[in-house]
Amino acid sequence: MDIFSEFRKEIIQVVERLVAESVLPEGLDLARVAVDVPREAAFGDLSTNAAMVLAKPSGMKPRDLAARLTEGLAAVRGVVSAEIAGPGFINIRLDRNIWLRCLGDILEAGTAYGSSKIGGGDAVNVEFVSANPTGPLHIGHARGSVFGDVLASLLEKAGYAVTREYYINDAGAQVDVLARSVHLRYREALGEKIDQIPEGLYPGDYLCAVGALLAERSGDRWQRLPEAEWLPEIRGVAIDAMMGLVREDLAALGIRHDVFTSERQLVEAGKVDTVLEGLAKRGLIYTGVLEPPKGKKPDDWESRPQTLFRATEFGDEVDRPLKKSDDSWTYFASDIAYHQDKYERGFGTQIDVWGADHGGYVKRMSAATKAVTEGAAELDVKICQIVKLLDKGEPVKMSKRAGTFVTLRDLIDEVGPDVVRFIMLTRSNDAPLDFDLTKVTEQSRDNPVFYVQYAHARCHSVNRMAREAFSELTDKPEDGANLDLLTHDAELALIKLMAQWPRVVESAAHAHEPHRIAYYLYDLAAAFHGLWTKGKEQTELRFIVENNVELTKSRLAMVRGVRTVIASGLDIMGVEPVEELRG
RNA sequence: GCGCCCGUAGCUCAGUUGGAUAGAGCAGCGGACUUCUAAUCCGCAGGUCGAGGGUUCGAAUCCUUCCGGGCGCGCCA
Repeated sequence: MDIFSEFRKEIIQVVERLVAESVLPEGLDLARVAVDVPREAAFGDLSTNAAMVLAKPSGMKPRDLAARLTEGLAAVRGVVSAEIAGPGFINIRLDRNIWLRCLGDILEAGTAYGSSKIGGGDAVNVEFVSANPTGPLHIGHARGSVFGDVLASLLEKAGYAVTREYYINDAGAQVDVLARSVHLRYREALGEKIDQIPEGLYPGDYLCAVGALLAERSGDRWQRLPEAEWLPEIRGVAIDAMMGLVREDLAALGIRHDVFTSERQLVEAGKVDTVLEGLAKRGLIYTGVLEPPKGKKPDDWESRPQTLFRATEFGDEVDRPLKKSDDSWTYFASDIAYHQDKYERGFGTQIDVWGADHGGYVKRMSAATKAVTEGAAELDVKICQIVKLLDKGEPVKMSKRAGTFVTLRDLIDEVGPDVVRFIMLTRSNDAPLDFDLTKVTEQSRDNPVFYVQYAHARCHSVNRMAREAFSELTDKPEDGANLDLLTHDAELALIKLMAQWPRVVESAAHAHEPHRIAYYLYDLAAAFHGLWTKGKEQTELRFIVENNVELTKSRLAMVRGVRTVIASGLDIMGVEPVEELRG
């Protein structure tokens, strides 16, 4: 149980009692009533802004209302004191047993601790990666991949029914280019001499294997035919092969999507036509002429009538084109159908994870989703800023020729999937991220992956040492521990921090910001390392207490709590907690 | 030109979605190892939260106008 939401309920009960007594008016909006951790520990354990946010609608002065609230709160079980502070804050001090009970909850729940039901089982679709099926994933894809996967896990932890989805852009011109590139490699595999890959085709050697496969499977069947006859077949084979590479890359990162949706199938099933017909019937599609973009004007700009969607009616700046000059659908058109499709599949909440270069696309997609679901679906587009790859502080030049690695797989092979995953979450998604190959494998406080893992490993280390000191301890020394022996302020402070975990999960899930998990774990690790070292100066604070197995067990229970919460957080991040850092 | 994101300590960034005296890490300075792994910890110093105006009990957070940086701006996805 989350202490903060528990006491928020208590506060609201006190408010409702005052309403019943006609001290407060009916119909107050309680949504803004919040329970927080006070800035200063000296202020108490919890604080609420209830008196301040309810004062005006109640026609009372904040401090007068606070006085009435504190009377009620003082009677709540577990409350030691409730005091008014500053402009009308109420600071609440809780009985130590409340916190010990929290620790008990953690030990009982294990890594399930922090799970929440705020999601209420609602279906959420998280669409991420969705890289074009034209080659293996590169470093640019790493951030969105990890972000999307961890956001999905976070939402699951918060009680949502999450679907991880990948949208395969297999309908545009790029996959035709892919097919031509593969055909060339196919001819090469059949013995033709290919000197240079022509401009505009994909040069990567990863296509050679596909060419060879085709040659083996089909012989020279496609070799001399005109393009129109081999293109669809070879395109299909090539896309399957590329998606195979993509899945392998994702698997190496520990990512697995539940659903892969093909743009081509959506188009071929007539989905795009149906959805856009619907929009046309509502008068949201028309033929018009767009102003050319000001400032940077394309050389080949030519004003002409286009099929446009009335995005401006749904918050966009200009109406957006749906058809290319060759009369085929734009990417935007099929993406409208895709978001409608997701809605029809039951996703009232949709999250798209995109790269920074797609930022300019957000408004039109939100507008379209609003239009096509008539406001019923909620779309949140998360933009991940770029990752700057560094080595010892110097930018890594991304050159295929120079042999500096650029693929996601190379990155994973270099530092391991856990490091990639953790580091990708050490910044907010809208902040650019420096990924320093040297720093991320360093063993120092500057490297958050190490720092958090070290805390977890230390927890195990204490257990190992304790069992050497006390032969009667089992591998679960915390079993039957008397938590009441935990009396020191520093110990309680650590437990209070652990008790914030459910709240961190809820707020991170609500904000769709998985990086908050990483920051919290870093803070928890810092608190634990601090307490550890304190035991050096004040030996009475050591976890392992000579000749006192009972106290040792209590403290090991607390250590177990730290270990559990860290493991619970790393689990969301998809990072394996380590038990030992050096062998 | 327009839109989106960003601007917080020398550097890199958090800031619980409007709360109390704005926080970490790195770099700098000063300390703590006959250890439950010092791969760590403690302390000091460092700020007109880009600038101005507004909203209110209260603003780094919301609105507005500028300044600076990044990304994008029909027939790529």
